[in-house]
Amino acid sequence: MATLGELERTVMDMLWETGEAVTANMLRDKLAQSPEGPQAHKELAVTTVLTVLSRLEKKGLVDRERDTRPHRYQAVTSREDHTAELMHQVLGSAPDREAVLARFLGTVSDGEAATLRKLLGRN
Amino acid sequence: MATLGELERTVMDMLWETGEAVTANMLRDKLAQSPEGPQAHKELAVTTVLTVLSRLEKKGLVDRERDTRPHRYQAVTSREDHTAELMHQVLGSAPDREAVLARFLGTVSDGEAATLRKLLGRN
DNA sequence: GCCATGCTTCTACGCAATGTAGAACCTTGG
DNA sequence: CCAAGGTTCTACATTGCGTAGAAGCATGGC
Repeated sequence: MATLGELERTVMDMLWETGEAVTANMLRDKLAQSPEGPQAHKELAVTTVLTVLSRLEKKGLVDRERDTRPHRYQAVTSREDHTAELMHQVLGSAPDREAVLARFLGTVSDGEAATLRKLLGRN
Repeated sequence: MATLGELERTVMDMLWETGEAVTANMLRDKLAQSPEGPQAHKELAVTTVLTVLSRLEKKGLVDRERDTRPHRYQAVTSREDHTAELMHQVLGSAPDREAVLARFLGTVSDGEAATLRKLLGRN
């Protein structure tokens, strides 16, 4: 399933940020230079990054180009799709889905509610 | 945070089912007699149940009455509130919330969409 | 008042996931 | 054909969870 560790999440965030397929070394550098984030994973060994990428690949979150020599990695889905999928999973585990949705609406901002109204309107 | 183990989740489900404040022994019995569920945790020691309840209490999901002699335990929030809160947390971690919501709408059923429309109706 | 009996808390162990990385293996440009 | 860089293997520490025995504690009955 989809419970990620701290470093795994950070790596996914970087992959989502760049969008491009990147090498492990590029990722290592990005991690080292990430500006004072809440995480601050600095100076990791490349093998560490590779291990994490392999695990993310096994989880189906990352796609790897095996035919280029430094392999290149990228996220399989967009961050939005991934998050929406997660929300769907959380909701799916509930017996009373509509009640959950009702509670959930209380937590979204007015602007988001408006967006939802718009999206639901035309259909 | 809110990632529960299998047994922890089962215990929470029972607490949500009953609604009442129950003792560890009652829970142990309920777990033993739970009918062929997908989980089937049977014949657990009471101390196991107590350990799990303590951990759930530490996580803020369970409330314990310490002044009754067999302590009594109950869920702090309803299952619906908990699930909605989880969804909120998942959504909150995204930079582009509205895009996530848009994707999310694609995963709900027609009936649920109708419910959402109704709930969002006039505000 | 004292104690058995039933609760609760402490401590502990095994297993799986995750962070982390060295060692060994492989591939290709020069 | 070999050095240099890239990849895979193996490994270890930490933490969370399932599981429970052992030890500590309180109270009803004698």
